[in-house]
Amino acid sequence: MTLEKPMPDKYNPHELEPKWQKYWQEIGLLRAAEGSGKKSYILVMFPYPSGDLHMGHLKNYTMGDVLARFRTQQGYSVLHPFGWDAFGLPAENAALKFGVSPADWTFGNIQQSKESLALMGIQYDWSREVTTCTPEYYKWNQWIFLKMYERGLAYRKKSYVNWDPVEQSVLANEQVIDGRGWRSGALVEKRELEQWYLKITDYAERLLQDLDKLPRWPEKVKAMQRAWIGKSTGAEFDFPVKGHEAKIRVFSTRPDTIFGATFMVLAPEHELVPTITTPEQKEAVEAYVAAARMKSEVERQREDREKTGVFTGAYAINPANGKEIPVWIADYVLAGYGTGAIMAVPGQDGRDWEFAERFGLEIVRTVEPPAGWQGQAYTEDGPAINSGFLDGLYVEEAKKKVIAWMEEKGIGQGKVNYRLRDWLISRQRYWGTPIPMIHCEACGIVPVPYEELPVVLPTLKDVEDIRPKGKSPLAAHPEFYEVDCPRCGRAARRDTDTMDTFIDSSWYFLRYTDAQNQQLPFDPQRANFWMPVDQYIGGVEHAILHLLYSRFFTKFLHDIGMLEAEEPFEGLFTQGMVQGWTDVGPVEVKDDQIRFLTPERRAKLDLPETLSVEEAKKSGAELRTHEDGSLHFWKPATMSKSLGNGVMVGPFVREQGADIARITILFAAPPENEMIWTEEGVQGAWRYLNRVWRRVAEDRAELERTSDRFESTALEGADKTLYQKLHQTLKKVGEDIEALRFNTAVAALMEFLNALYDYRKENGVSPVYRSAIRHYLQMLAPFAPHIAEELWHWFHDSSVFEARWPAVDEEALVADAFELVVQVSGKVRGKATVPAQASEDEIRRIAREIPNVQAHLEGKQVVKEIYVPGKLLNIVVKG
RNA sequence: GCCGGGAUGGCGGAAUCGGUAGACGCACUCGACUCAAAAUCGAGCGGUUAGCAGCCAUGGGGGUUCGAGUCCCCCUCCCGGCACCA
Repeated sequence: MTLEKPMPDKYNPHELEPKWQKYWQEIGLLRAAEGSGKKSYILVMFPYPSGDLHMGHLKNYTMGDVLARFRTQQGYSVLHPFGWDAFGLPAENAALKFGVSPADWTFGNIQQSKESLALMGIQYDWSREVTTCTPEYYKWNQWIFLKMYERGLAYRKKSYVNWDPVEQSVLANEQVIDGRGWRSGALVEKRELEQWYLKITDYAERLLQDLDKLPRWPEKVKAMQRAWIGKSTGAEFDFPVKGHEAKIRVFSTRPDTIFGATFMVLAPEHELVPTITTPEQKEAVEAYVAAARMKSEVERQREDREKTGVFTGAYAINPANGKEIPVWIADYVLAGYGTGAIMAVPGQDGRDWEFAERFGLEIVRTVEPPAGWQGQAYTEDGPAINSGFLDGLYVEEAKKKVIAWMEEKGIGQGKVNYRLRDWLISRQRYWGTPIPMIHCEACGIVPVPYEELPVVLPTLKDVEDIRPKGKSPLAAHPEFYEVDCPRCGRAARRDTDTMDTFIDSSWYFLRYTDAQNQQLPFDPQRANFWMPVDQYIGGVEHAILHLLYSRFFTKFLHDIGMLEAEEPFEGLFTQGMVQGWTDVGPVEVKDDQIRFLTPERRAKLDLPETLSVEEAKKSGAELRTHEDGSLHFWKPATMSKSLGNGVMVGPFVREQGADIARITILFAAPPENEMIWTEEGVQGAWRYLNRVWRRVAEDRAELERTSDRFESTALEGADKTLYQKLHQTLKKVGEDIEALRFNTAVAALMEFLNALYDYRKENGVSPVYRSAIRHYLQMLAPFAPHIAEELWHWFHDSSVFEARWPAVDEEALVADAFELVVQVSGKVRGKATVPAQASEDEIRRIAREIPNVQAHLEGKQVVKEIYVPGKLLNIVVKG
């Protein structure tokens, strides 16, 4: 198709697309302006600037662009901004690899990415572009950090932290997945370090509660956040240790089972371990503690983890019944959660049961299991037994009573615990925001005064200077860290760590509302106009990290009076990935078994070394013969640079066209599903847009001559049908876009195009037809803006996006006839077209005239009839 | 194990206030146009049937209902997340 000569009036995307892209720049389409009317803030997750983009990157941006254009047509003030999450490791790694500075590398990539976006016709308000690695942006990271410090929400703490040996830096809990660094994949080690934390735990309850105020968030994401926050309600109370002053404090969600606490378990790191361990047990305990410390997170979380532990020799007193119970240490109790110590109730807890069995400890049931209970620990509800004053009470009642008893006796109280930990934000890396703090020997920690912000990240001349060495690279640069103490004036030292780059993305959506502000991160008034974000679109991989941190920052900024909104994102949409056909490598087939000849891609895609032809087929894979005669294994896989299966934006748009790419993406599958980019899908999009083009181009002259004025109530026949279908489509497309059902919106457009062809075949160009074409272009515009703008300009002088989205004529939707479905005993036996105003009696008569219905009524007795007006008649028979 | 989401033609998917299952597209088949091909246009396209009628059909089993892809119960499988959090 690319070989054809361009003819006048032939759909030629390469010619018309650049023209309209330039035009939109000129007219300032999607330049955001605060107004007085309704607003719409459409946001896509900003990317790490990685250079050339492929269709996988472009899916969200295309979706956001459709929405932003649609809202513009509807007359909203629209904010559709873009920016770059530009700090972080890839820039450092690239610098080390190619010897360019991280800044040059980053800005080079930004330039390339921008070109891809422009080629797709995606319109942003570039005057609000945000790049997080610029001092103009990260100055405000430092400002917010100081505000948090003032409120006691930023603090320094020495603790065992997650150390990523590849990144040579610490990580936050959220960035450790299955015991590995989220980016490097390296096994995380534990190191005791003093670091900066943000007190997100102060917001745990609000972060949890307010999830209920987000109906337009996916249930999946809310569930993940709830689990991460991990609220549990119970009690915290003390067990005295025999022969010691010290008491062991425990947290339990089941204080009602206290009578069944037959032993206690401390985490190996628990501070009382050295104190209470008896001389006889000292050696064993110390060996166990040392071993536990050596174990990596992954080893401790192994699936088949068998319970291990050591007796300390000490005994505690169960405050409920005065029994002496042994105190053990074991690594199934975590130091970082609750108090790092538990009362073990094997009768009601599976883990404690397992431990008790293994070490021969006593088991006492305190909740009566149902009759015939064969299991081990019983964790469900039931009446209390062996529990003194709690006997007979069910779990909830028993909890209340025992907590009251504890409070009265002064040994404990009700308590809520969260799994969420404070956010560790120090990083020992170069390419990030310097932490605006000064360490003074005399004054201690002194914040950099606001007027001295930003603390500028120095440009390091030698690439070797930025190589991670286990300490911040900035610590090797006295010209950076040597500073006078702002308080006492004596020589002091700057903090040389940088901030976690997730700080940058925790508030960037606020900077867009006022990107040029020199006095503040943003002007509250402007932010209040735009916030909250009406529709946020991005990948589900940020369900916890970025989305939780952003909610935290928003709440904090609300609390200090910067913002009315308490939640940043009103609507959240997590889009599915784009897959491309991928050559996994050469294979040989023997006895129906496929064996891979090269391991790299097979391993990357998690495929087994051999699989049967049938299994391969089932999984959607194909075997293709290459030119050299070898057999290769192909399957769809998420587009990525490393697999080389990405369809690159630049070449595709230059060869085929942006609108074709957009329709391909939007129509192929529901946006939340993964989609497979195929040549056939592209063909379909091309065919569709050509059909649109021809429908308008073939009648161009006549359409130009025809007025589209007509009296809608006076229409008849084909005109009336077309008019009705138009308004049905308008309604459907509008609703579908708002619900982000782009695939069905495009389907409705295709359907209506078929109707336009049908009409035109039988009828001439009429006012109704002309009006339908005009509205068709308006509906097409958000999806395929270039072709729509081109065809629109054949009949109009201004942009299609300046024309208001047409109102649905509700009266036109009311048909004057409908197709009656006639069922006999619930099965469809016939259909008839009947006038809308037909009475029920008439309907019954008409239904009985249908021969096939008669046949099915023959010799049967009518029991009852159900009539659904405008739809169906069901005649129920007996015999 | 727990939590969230799914299972509909050869394929992507429509249809969920219970009311014609398979919109729209892809692939495929036949026909028209053409010297020919591409493009385009027309017809067909769940199974069974020569075709109609009929019957079967939305992962499986049961139920509610005049009527179930849609609601309820049980089960299987798939995807995603969490996983010794007391």
